Amino acid sequence: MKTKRVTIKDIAELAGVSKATASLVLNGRGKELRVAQETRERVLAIAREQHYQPSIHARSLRDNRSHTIGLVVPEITNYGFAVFSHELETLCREAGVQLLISCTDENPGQESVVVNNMIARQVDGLIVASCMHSDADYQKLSEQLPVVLFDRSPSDSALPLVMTDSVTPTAELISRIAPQHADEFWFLGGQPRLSPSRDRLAGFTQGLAQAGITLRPEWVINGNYHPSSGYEMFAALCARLGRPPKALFTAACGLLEGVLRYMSQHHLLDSNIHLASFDDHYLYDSLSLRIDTVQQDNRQLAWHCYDLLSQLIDGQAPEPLQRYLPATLQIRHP
Amino acid sequence: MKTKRVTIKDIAELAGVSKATASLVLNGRGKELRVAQETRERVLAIAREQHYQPSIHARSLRDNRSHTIGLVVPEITNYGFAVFSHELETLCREAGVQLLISCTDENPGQESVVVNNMIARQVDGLIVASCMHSDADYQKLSEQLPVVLFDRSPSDSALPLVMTDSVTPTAELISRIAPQHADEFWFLGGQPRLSPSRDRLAGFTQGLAQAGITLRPEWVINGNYHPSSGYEMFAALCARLGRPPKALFTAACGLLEGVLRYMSQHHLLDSNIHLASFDDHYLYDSLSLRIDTVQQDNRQLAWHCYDLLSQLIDGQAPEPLQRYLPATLQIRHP
DNA sequence: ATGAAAGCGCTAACAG
DNA sequence: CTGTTAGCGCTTTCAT
Repeated sequence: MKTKRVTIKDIAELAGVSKATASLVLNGRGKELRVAQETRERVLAIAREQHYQPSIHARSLRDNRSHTIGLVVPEITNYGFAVFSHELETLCREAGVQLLISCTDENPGQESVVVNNMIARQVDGLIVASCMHSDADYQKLSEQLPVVLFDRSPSDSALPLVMTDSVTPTAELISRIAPQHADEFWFLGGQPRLSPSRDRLAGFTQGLAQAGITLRPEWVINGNYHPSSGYEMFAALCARLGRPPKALFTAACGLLEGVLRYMSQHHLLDSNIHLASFDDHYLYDSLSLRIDTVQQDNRQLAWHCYDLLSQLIDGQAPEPLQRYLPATLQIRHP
Repeated sequence: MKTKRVTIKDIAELAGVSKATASLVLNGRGKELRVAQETRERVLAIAREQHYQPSIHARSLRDNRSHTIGLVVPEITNYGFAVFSHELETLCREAGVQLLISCTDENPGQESVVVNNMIARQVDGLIVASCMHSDADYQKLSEQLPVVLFDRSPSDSALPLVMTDSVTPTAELISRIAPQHADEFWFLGGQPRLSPSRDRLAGFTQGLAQAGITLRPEWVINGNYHPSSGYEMFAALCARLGRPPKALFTAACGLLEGVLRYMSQHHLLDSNIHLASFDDHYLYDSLSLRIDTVQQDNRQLAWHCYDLLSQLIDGQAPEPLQRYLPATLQIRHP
């Protein structure tokens, strides 16, 4: 099965030159540096007809660089992260870089494991949507290799960062809806110490304030970003109220997934609960209930992460180091 | 930034043994083969305290094996493929194998590119949901390295294969629905030469027959599996009829996505069109229109792909080489 | 303008 | 029981 690999040595011998010369030519350095026109063409022709493919491992070993970067996300089945990953993969491919993707399932322990795996694979850099409470690990890590955080930042971090600006659009969205729901408007969030929870709660509070409503502390419920957590928080809320809530904002797509699962299982889809959420999905246009959302621009997020990381890998100092991107509102209520 | 790597040589020197001995110990081969208990412990202790991490590249270069496998899918943003990828990634991680994921965007040219990339990365094996018309390329490829096809097989292929058995459940689904739609029942498919289109059309035809209905050729419309193709086929159909169709089966999730996009844009979601499809999605439970589906078991698919591929990589002859897994019906109409 | 040689980190064959 | 050596494929001095 294994067909003998054609190496640079083979090419060199066939062309009647040394490995060194062949290497120069094949890396395009032959031109300016030395090597006669004629020799160059001969080598290139032979390489082509022999389907020469440089060994990535030999090269990585020598250069101490893997031309590989790692992406760590909570859940690839989450539509937003899937779009992000797809976009990032395209950018990497165009740059000849291999992307490694791993999921944490919103589990900090698993996050450590997959990050260590990637380190062991000697990735040149890391892009992470972390579910950890603190960025201490990444502070330390970033002394070894470039790390870019996105979507979530554990506490106020000085690390390179790409996020959607959450406060303003959330406030805007909530302030439009809130007037009809002065008596109750619930907030379901993830880990309270992660920045999205904080920012989105800040936006939520601010939006209520703009509508002249004061947030009541009991409206705010936190869990984690896993759908099962959304499901349970919502179930508990329904149980507590003895009915579904009248208005609800979920701080992320995964939470809303849990809520919708509960609602469909309990035949609540016809109730006139007013749902709003961070993160959009194409199928929301086809739902029986209207959901107003803040839509992130995942392609832009991916682009900035890649831009930041590749500059860092090249030893440059990208500016700015922390980037906040605008979001779009998807208002589906009339 | 780059902190000097600690190599096996360093460990060996610190422990006062040779590289070879250290290597044996660190690979667990020290035990049965030779090396004194005491030496072994010393080496291991030092390795641990130095945070020794073997260089994956050196090892790959030596072994001519990358401990890496490639997954090629049309679209990671497609929910089914996302679930599949996630599951496969978990299996790989547990086995210490790195998974490489690339998307083809339903574009055969891009498929060649990403497959070649993976070959260049010297993956040990490949799992592919191909959008190619023929499996000739993979026939050839599989002389070089193990290849497992899944979800789709270009023509009748003898290559290792994992698919959901489509004919029976599709027939079952259609035969239940068809009686109410004897006058018209449309079929939207992807590339007609790919097995899913063939099998699902066969199931569709058979289901109609079971309901005593004969398929009219004009009911069958083929494009490709990209959502935009679904969108366009559906738009053309609406234009032709001057109204939405009464009953429609889409052969895959991506096609349905296109149809739903069209319907929501043209405010057709309230029309009483009867939709059925291959592939399920959790949000379908929350849609305003009921969609009956054939649901694939993506986790099982992933497991079998991994099982097949890892056996092939280890030089075994897995049995059977082609596997067809059962599906579940999700009937949402009363 | 070109070649020889060293070395990246690792393991397996062969000698003690 | 342990050490020496060679070689995986590549690039980069340093000579010629």
